[in-house]
Amino acid sequence: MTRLAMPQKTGLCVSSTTSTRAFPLLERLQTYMPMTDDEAEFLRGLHEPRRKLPRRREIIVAGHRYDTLFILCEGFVSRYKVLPDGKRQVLNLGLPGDLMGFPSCLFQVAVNSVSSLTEVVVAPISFAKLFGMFTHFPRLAAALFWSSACESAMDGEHLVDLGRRSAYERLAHLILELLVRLRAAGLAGDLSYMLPLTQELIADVLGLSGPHINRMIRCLREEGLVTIEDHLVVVHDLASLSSLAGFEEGYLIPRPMPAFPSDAIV
Amino acid sequence: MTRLAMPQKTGLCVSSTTSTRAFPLLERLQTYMPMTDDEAEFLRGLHEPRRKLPRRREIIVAGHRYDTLFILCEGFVSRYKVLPDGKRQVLNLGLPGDLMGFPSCLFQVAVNSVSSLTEVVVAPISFAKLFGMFTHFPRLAAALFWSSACESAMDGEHLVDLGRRSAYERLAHLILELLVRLRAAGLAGDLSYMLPLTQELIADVLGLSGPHINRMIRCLREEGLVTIEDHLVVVHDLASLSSLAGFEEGYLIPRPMPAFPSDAIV
DNA sequence: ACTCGGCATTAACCTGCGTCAATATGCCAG
DNA sequence: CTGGCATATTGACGCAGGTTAATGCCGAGT
Repeated sequence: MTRLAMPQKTGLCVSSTTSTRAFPLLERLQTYMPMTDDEAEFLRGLHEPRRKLPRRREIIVAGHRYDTLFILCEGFVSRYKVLPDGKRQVLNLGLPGDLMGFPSCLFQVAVNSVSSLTEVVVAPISFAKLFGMFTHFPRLAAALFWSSACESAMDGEHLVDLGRRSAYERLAHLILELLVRLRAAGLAGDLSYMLPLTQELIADVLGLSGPHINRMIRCLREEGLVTIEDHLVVVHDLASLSSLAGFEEGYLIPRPMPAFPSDAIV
Repeated sequence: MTRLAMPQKTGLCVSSTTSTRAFPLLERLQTYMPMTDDEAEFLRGLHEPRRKLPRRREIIVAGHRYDTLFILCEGFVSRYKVLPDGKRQVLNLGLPGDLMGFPSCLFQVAVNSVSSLTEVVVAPISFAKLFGMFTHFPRLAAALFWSSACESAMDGEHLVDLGRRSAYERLAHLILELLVRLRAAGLAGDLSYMLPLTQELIADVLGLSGPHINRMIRCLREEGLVTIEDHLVVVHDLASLSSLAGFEEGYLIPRPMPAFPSDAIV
């Protein structure tokens, strides 16, 4: 059984993971509302300076104090919490364009940890800059608010996963959510993407054990729904997978922001 | 076994559920930052007009469209999602002072439902008003942002509950979280509070089954940690309960907002 | 007084998933 | 080339918690 990277198996379009969008937060917020030149310029400025960090580095450590958030410009991260007995729960996966450190850093001491899953590029944003944005670019602040609705909605679906879906359904749901999110980030083909997660980590996302994830992956393969090989996820039967998972992508796409009032409405 | 309301069993201070704080959102945000008169006045204005709704009324129905959020002035609500097979997962419990409709209503069509658990008083806030706030009261917008960090952190703990804690631990953790939140809302005594939830609903919060919640409640009683009778929750051994649950209340209290820059910091 | 419907409680039984352990595989450091 | 480490894979076994159903209590409606 070949173990090669298997680039174009069936003509699948697998975008490179290093697809470098220079200003991912700008692109993200532009999907919610049109943006003036000033606003765009400000957002571009937030992406500097950038820091490159290696794989598996702790970026935010629960229990420490931070005065910045981070834009994740490139790469994947996970936000998680570790319990006293060593069990770990991943709260969400951060993809390029995501703002990290929310809500972890807004407490006396970070309540969650964040680690890089791949090599990443991040751009820190001080709280001072963040509040400057509320003062000088209220529409951007509102867009950020809007964007965070999307993250909360993802947390909500995640809760439904852990609380009420079977292991099989959870895995299917995760695969589909990542397909949609990565496509939006330009990091997935129509039905496939690179997923730099170990099975152990997937288990920690889904509140399951490593061995059981392995069983479920095999199951998906035997049913002809999905194959995962060398971190390449390929969806073979989107319809069946979606109905099995109870997946509806509405929660990933907030409605466009309403027109912004420039005058007082009090 | 008496079934009376049992008001002052052991001199416990059980605040009445109808403790009427006139402007709960104002009080909430004031805990994050000092407020000018203008700001306070604006926030008070958001609490009008108010609507009273009976127990068990659907306030937001998933799949419908809404153009407002709501301040929950009095009473309890639950935000939840129902799966096609009828299973239900409660995403969070709304207490007086909470802003509801976030994130549910920011999508084309509400992604979650919200129902009243008691008689409630709510004050709708149109998106127009909300955006007016971003324009005219940026500090309030920032405070709202700050406050939503707290909600996200609660979702995070909830995820840890469902993913990595046993049924017993989950129940203990929920009881403690509610104790702290209700105390902050002036609705709990030192070690007790009224909790108008059926066991079935607690099960749906914790991703468990009704009968199993019942077993765990009995277990807590037999261990002398907590009694729940006629919706009155009494914590008898706070220390043991906390350590059992792995409860740390840090995630419920965001740090005070940093000083707000009145000048450009770009 | 009688019934009905909601809720708490409990028991009997079953299963999905965790735990533990063994084996395999590729990768990196020396 | 070699040993060590991380990860994937699989099996055996047990248990936490789900499911179903029966019982009982209470409050509301008639």
